[in-house]
Amino acid sequence: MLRFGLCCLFKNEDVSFRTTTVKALLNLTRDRQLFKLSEICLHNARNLQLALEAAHRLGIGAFRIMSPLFPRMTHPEAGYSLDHLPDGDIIYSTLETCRSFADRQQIRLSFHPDQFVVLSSPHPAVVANSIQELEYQARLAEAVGADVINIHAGGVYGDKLAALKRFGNVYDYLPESVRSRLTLENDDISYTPEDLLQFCEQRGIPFVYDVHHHRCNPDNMTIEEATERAGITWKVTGLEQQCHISSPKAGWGSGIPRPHADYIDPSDVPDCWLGRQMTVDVEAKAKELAVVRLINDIRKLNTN
DNA sequence: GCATGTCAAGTTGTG
DNA sequence: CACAACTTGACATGC
Repeated sequence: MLRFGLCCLFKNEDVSFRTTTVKALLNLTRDRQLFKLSEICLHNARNLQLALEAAHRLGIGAFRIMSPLFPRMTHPEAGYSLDHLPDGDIIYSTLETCRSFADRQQIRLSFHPDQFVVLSSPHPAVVANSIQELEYQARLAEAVGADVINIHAGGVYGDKLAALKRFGNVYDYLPESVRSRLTLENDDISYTPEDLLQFCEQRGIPFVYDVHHHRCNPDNMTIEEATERAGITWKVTGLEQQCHISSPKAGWGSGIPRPHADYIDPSDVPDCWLGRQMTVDVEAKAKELAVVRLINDIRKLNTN
């Protein structure tokens, strides 16, 4: 059975996430910084709980948690830990509530660090910051019971194999909390499924297959082949396979197909996905409305 | 109050 | 060579 997932935000539900900037924080004394951060983190933890409850009510089976749930946590100057925050205890216990709710209702949780996490970078400082960020997300993932932290392979720097080799060297030294959750996804400019599958197979890294990126940035593999081979990389880790879907805003024919549409055209869902046991993250601007509509569209397809 | 520019971080491709 | 796109809204600032 396909399990459809929502990415980070809601359109119509009363769920919101706050953030702040380093600039704003650095104008404050440390005490006031921590007070402000405590308010924001508590708000976000409570809204994560609201998000999971809303997802459950709507029949959504997976949720991607936005990276800055605890904003600026790893920043060199403004960074902090929950232990430093006045409401740290309540924040921890709220995360625990989220964990048990997601576990009980079978809502699968994941993280997707953004483009600044680059393990293949030739610059040691970039890699060091990336590892810090991954460790932060792994702590969060542990607290709420998320089994996936999904990233892209990063830049090419003129030589894909050399870049992947650097990635591999870093990967070997990642803490277990990160490595046990880290997955790799094909992107829409540089790394195709073909580029990544062998690498993932050799290292036992689950491969997140984004079929939209594959259509934007194709290789010699068919969608069926990529889906199957990706599935095997998950099987060896014992985790449920995860894929991504989105539809192009301007259609496949005209202009750039990359920007995401509000909803998913059900015909963009590969036939070979139907009936498979896996999670499909829905990347669509109409957020939960798009997930709910797609679930209904697929149900109709199955009953016809 | 409301509009608008800004926001930690990287890399690529375009103009 | 500089800058927008990626993806995105909420925050901070200034009127």
